[in-house]
This record gives sequence, structure tokens and C-alpha cells, in this order.
Amino acid sequence: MEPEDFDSEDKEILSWDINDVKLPQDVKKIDWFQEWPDSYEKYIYSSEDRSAQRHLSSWAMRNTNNHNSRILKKSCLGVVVCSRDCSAKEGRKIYLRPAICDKARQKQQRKLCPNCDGPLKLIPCRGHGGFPVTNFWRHEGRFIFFQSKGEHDHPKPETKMEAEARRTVKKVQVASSSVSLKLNRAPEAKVTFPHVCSEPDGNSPPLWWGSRFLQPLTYKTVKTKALDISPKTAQLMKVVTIRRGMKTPGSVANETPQEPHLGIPQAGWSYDFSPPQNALDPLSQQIPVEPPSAKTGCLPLWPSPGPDLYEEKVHMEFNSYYPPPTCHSPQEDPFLFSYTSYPHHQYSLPGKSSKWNFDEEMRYMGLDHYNNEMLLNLSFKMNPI
DNA sequence: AAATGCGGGGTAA
DNA sequence: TTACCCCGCATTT
Repeated sequence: MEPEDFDSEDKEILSWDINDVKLPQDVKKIDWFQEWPDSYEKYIYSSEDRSAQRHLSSWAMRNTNNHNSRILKKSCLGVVVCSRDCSAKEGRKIYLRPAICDKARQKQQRKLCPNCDGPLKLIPCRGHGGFPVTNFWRHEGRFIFFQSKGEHDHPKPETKMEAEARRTVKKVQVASSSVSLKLNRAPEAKVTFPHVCSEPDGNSPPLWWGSRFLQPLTYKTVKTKALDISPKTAQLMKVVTIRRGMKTPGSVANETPQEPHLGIPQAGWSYDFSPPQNALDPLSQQIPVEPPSAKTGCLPLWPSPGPDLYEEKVHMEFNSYYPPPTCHSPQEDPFLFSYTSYPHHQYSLPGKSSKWNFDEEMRYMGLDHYNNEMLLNLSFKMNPI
């Protein structure tokens, strides 16, 4: 839309700056939460929007002190890449999410590339006049104003949830190794989620669930309890499960998910095992009158998961179509090869009338209680004794 | 353990 | 003054 298409009132709404003494108050349109804001963008979110409340972004943004308690400022940390610029299968590159915490980031940089064991390298963001891109957040009444300055000059890192899930997988690996040792079995225990990873239906789970979990070995089943899997871990597994191409009643959105866009590395694809845009606390949010729009023409993936996501997801409503994750060879290495610009999908708006609880959803899918078999029986593939 | 937010303090233009 | 950055601390996840 061109500026002249707006009337003066709209112009006023659009012309605000985060530093203005007064911000628009008669906001008629609130925006969908934008997961990947880039360039010089401004959004007005509902103060009920959980993602906005948490000042989330899929870019790795850290708090920056601007000596202004009314406006929260965050600056971009860039992306962590392999210093050898190694490629995984299909030319995929490593784009890790820089740890936000300084200490954790230093620790992270001492680690090795999950793909080739080469050193990792942090590519700083210099998208704002040589400085990192900055994001500003300001709460005013019923709205949360957002403004970004600068254009990211680096690939997108993995999302917060991807990073979190990767860590979780690692934990499971460690736990499984530990159990393995305790059981005095084979040196390397392998975990699998039988109903998730092993189906040859073209809907393999994220890459990093990969090969070492999937080798066709004889296995013994060990109760989750033995692994001491935390509720959060279980939820993450659940998330992956949920996203395996499930359609839900009331879904009016895309019946045919778009194929991943296999473009340049920066515009490749990533695993989107996240909830849809409106899955996060949908009923408590004001529903934006406009569908999300990105300059790419794609829709945002989802409101980045707030910490409550794990709790909320259990109760979330499934009024949308979850595109199946991209198929990947089960032989792939179980680490992150983050591709950005995942084809975003259109999700239908939630409505109270179509509220489903999680169990109902699972029954609909023939997965009572999200498939006890899968979640409660983590199968350890043990090497033969 | 990390993420997040706050605010003191420093530097440079 | 403005706009960065670094750091420690406290709280939350």
C-alpha cells in the first residue's frame, strides 16, 4: 500500500516514533507479532500479546542499557557460524543462535561446530550504521509499541525454540549415555521416538533428531522415568510430534502446505515445529484485524515461544493446520542446520467456538494422550551386548 | 544454566 | 547530549 492510500488519521498512526512523547492512542489496528522484524519497521501490538510482552524476537537480541526505563532497547548479537564454512547435506549451513548471556556466549564460542567440529565464529550484526540492529519496546496503555532500526546483515540464526530444543536433545543424549553407563550396557545409548522418527512417511522430524537416534538396531524400551525427562523436555518432544502434519477440525487454512523454499542459504528452510502464530494464549489476545504480513510476503511462523509456551501448548487450541516438517533423511546428523525463511503458513484465527483441548486434539489424531507410547516409552536403542 | 531486565558507569563524537 | 558498550545484580524460566 502506498502512503497516499492512507487517510490522515492512518498517517498519524503510522508516523509515530518510539521516542515520541505521545504515541497514538486510538489505535484501530494492532499487528500480529512479528518474529523476524527486519529493516526499519514499526508495529503496534496488543498489550495482551504474550510474545510482545516478553519482547521476543527470533533474532538473538540482548538487552542494551539506554538509560531510559520507559523504552526497552535491545541490540542484535548476530549469528554463530562454522569458521570453516562447512556444509551439511544439501549445502545447508550452520547458523546457531548466539547465547544471550555474555558468559554463556563465551562458553558457546569455545564449543565446536556440530557438523564438522571446526571452531565456531560469531558474526556480529552491523546492520545499523555499522552497529547492531536495535529493537525498541515501549508499553503504553493497551498497546506495546515496537520499532526496529537497521537491517540485519547476516543470516538468521536458529530460533529460540530451536536452540532450546537442540539443548534439550543434547540433554537427552547425555541422560541416555548416563543411563547406558549405569546399566552397564553398550557405550553409546541411542534414543528414538518410535512413532515420530521412524515412520517412512516423508515427515521426518527435525534434522537434529537425526541419525544416531534412528539406526535400525534392536532396542530395548526404557521408561521415561529412568531418563528423568523433565516435563519441559517431554513438552518439547510433544511439540515435535504435534507438528507432524496434523490437520485439525475447523481448519480452513492451507490444506496443502507449501514446499520449503530451497533457496540461498540465508533463505533456506528451517524446521518449524513451533505452534502457529496464534497458538500462544490465543484467547487472551486481541486478534489483529490484519493477517500478518512480512515484506517477503510470508507469514510469521508463530509467536516465539514464551517461557510459558510449554505449559500453554498443552492447552492450546488447534484450529490450524500444522504443516508437516520437511522431510529429511533419517541418516542426517542430529544437529542444527538452521535455514531461515521457512515457508510461512497461513493459519486460521482461533475462535472460542472451536476450542479444543489437547486431549481432544490427540484423540482426533488417534493419539490418546499424545501417544503415550511415544512420549512415555523413550526407546533406547542399545547396541547388542 | 540461560534468558531477561535494570541500572551504574564508561567512552567517543 | 547522544549513542554506544560493559558489567554486576536480581528475577524468571
